[in-house]
Amino acid sequence: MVATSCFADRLSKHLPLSDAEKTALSRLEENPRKVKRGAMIQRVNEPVTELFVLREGRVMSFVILPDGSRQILRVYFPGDFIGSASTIYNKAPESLVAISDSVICPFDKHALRRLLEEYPRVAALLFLLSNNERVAMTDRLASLGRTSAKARVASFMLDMLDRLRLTDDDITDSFDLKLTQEEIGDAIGLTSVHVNRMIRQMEQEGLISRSNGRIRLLDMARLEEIGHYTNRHKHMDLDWLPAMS
Amino acid sequence: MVATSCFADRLSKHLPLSDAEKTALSRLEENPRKVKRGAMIQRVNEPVTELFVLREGRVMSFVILPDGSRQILRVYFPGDFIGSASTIYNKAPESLVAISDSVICPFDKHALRRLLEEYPRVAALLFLLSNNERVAMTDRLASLGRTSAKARVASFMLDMLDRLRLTDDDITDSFDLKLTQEEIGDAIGLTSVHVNRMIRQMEQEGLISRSNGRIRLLDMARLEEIGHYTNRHKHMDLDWLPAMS
DNA sequence: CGAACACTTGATAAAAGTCAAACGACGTGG
DNA sequence: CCACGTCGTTTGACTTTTATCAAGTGTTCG
Repeated sequence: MVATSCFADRLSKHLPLSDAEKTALSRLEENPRKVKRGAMIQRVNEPVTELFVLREGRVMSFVILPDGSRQILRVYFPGDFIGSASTIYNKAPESLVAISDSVICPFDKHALRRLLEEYPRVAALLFLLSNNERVAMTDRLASLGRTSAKARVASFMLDMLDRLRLTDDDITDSFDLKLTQEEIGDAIGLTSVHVNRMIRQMEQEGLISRSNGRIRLLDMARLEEIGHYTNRHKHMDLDWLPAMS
Repeated sequence: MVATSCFADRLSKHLPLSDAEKTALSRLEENPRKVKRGAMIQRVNEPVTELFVLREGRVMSFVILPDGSRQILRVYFPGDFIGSASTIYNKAPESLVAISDSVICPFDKHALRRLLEEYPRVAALLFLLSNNERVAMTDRLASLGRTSAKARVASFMLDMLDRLRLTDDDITDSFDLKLTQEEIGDAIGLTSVHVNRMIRQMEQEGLISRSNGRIRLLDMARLEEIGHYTNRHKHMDLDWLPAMS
């Protein structure tokens, strides 16, 4: 029996891992820490040497612009690897805050270095997942740059659903948003007022329904069309990675 | 004497490389290919197994949305590593087109796999540079999501200048744009008409000057302020990477 | 020389932002 | 246990920003 690890579980959805690899990954999660909703995990421009695996809850990364407006860069879910920016920068380029009560597992960046040295296959896998994040980011870029407010809301919701489904097989067409409309707006470049109008409109059109914070996507096909959405988690192909040793 | 390689040169600006590593990297560039301005290098949704190192010229990646509008995802410069998306997807998530006459060095993704297996330090370095790209992308995200048209133009130009300076030490405050105003607009989520108005305004205010396609940044401090720009290439710290073996 | 292409400019329209106010839920302290 | 304050949502009136449409001006290249 090998130690359990949220992160190893996640990675092995893509690629079978050896016991040694699983054990090595589980060592990253040796120091779980609870954080309350709203707690600041990392502050922009402050020195950082730690990375995190998110075990439970929800965390966001964001920056605040000089005029006070906020851009949420990414919302993280359980099993996600957070703070890879600290591998290149001594000072955090972005802040991290818990959106809901969460459990994070901090580890030193030197632990990551040792892992990459000793397990090249894990290194390659992390490289690939980092590329996957890059593609997710380009999708958001196209969304912000070239699509309407309604399209952005639609694709944002589809993306959340698909990412939650990665780790939770029970989820089919509904999920807890756990984000205020202002937070949604800050993620997709809109004001909370306008997000509200769009959500409301989509509800009236029968695209979604809501009941205390829980969102149900009623017509996914049409939502995908409206949001120009493509699921980037399906169709991944990691076959070319080194075979298990 | 070790074979020269555009890519190795670029990487060694961050980290001294061993001769073996340089040789291995240079093998990625064994098949240089010339492409003309406008040539399609990769078409979205078509099967891909190749990656590229860009040796000369300029290449862009982009997607076309169903309504016909285009979002340019990234502009690549000499020394850049292109198409890492093909490491995870069999079908290209984005198109690649040469913006100016260029020289690209295609190599098979299996060659990359072997490299990652044999040179863990190079693998770690690629992982880091991929994180660097991710941060660059988040900056653009904040730019598109939360800043004005003028700010976007300003930060776009500063970013181009800083990236060109990475490989060309001669550049100080001016560079050849080699992009139409429509292309700039497609990169930062504006129409060509509005890009024109902003550039024109910035010229009148003495922030920039132009002479046949060449842009000179006259007041960088103020441009940085207007664009909320931070240079992400300075201040990188790769000290924690495995020592040279 | 002419066609294609990029740039420029003006008039008008649409999308999203701002401001303001009211409502409801929720939690906390008196 | 209720009153009150805080926070998030909802709605309306109005403003600003940016897009759209259209036409004219170079410039380059075959």
